[in-house]
Amino acid sequence: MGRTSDAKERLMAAISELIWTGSYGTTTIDQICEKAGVKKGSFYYFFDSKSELAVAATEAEFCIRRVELDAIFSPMVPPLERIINLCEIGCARQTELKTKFGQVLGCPLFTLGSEICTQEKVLREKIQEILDCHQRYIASAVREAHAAGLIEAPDAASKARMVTAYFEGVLTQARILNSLEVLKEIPDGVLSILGAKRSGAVPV
Amino acid sequence: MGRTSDAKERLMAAISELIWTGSYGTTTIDQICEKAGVKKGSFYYFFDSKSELAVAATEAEFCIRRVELDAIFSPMVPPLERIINLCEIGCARQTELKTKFGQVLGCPLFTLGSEICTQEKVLREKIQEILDCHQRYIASAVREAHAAGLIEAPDAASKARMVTAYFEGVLTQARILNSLEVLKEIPDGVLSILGAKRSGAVPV
DNA sequence: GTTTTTGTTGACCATCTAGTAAACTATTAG
DNA sequence: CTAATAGTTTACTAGATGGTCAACAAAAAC
Repeated sequence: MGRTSDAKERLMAAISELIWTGSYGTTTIDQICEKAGVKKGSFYYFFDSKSELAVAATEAEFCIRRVELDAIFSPMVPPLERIINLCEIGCARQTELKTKFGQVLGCPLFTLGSEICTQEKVLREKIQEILDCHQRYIASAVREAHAAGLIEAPDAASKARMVTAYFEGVLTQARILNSLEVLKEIPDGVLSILGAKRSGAVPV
Repeated sequence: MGRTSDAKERLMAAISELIWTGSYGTTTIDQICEKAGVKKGSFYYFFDSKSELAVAATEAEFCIRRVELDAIFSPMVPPLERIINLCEIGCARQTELKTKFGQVLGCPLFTLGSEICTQEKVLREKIQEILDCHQRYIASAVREAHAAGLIEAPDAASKARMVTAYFEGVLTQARILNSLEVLKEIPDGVLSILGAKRSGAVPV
């Protein structure tokens, strides 16, 4: 078996944080290596390029995320609550990030996707795939909410796209403004897109 | 008066296009100069850095944009129509861009802002200022629509933020997916956020 | 027409960056 | 113990990139 190592994982964690707190274009391989405590020779032992590492890191993060999404979108939870919980958890995370980094960082996928989509084909496709997966979670909740008569949404996929666009839009606003303030309106906004009456008592 | 030149303008046009079709981080001063047909010495005669040029270019583009916004948000146009027209014109522009560059490019401010906001303070503030200005246009239309009884929106600024977040979110989705498809739902989405009944006959 | 102002050019430098290669080290299989 | 495997390290190269400077060119002021 030879020697073992977690350098691969450290490199993935390093690039993720550097991209999120900064940008893809300005993070260099040297920076990634320094942050990961890995020498450049080892970098090239594991990966061929920055973009290949970015794809691997994006995929790895989504594996973790998926578990979380399955919990949030558990069929045990009423459908509209699932979506609201997704929002609440997202907002809470942004609050932590602001404390940790002094910056609201928004959605890593959306920010990265928007930056690299004209330049990095493989990474773009990976991000498209993951964003689409998120939308399918939301669409299923919308479909159930519609079936339960909670909302009027015959085209669940369309509603899911709208909710996603809005949610990601607010997260990006928050990143650009570095402000948690705008996030507070998210539940209201989402419910108005869904055409649900804003019950003051959505359990969280 | 000495010699005159439009090199400054060519540099601003060049950086704008390079950033929009690519990204801020990966466009180099050499590229900008080549595209503008300007030698690097001249670049540094006019600007101190890439970020200073980017700020100047962003500001210059907004001056042009402002004229257009004043027309779209003319008090002569019914308030909800103003907002819908803004969307329609934005969508039409994306269609042109897709033809010209083979790519949906989304909103240059939002894309750039999201990329650089943790790294370029001055540029970030310029973008914040311009985005805020856009929101004020929308808020004024929302306020009038509310006053006219067309919608129920006592907090116009909040509704304007929601509409902006949604609109920008969809534009970014379209950029990431390189698809005009998602843009079609914008009027529906905006009207449902505003709580207006989607009249099949919104004049364009 | 000569001086000043404004803009242009090309050559140059230091540094950063991606990428390579060969020697070295640790772990396991036999 | 000794191979083989898996990973690490250091030093290196080539080229890109940001940035400077002094000489040059065009227009306008006098």
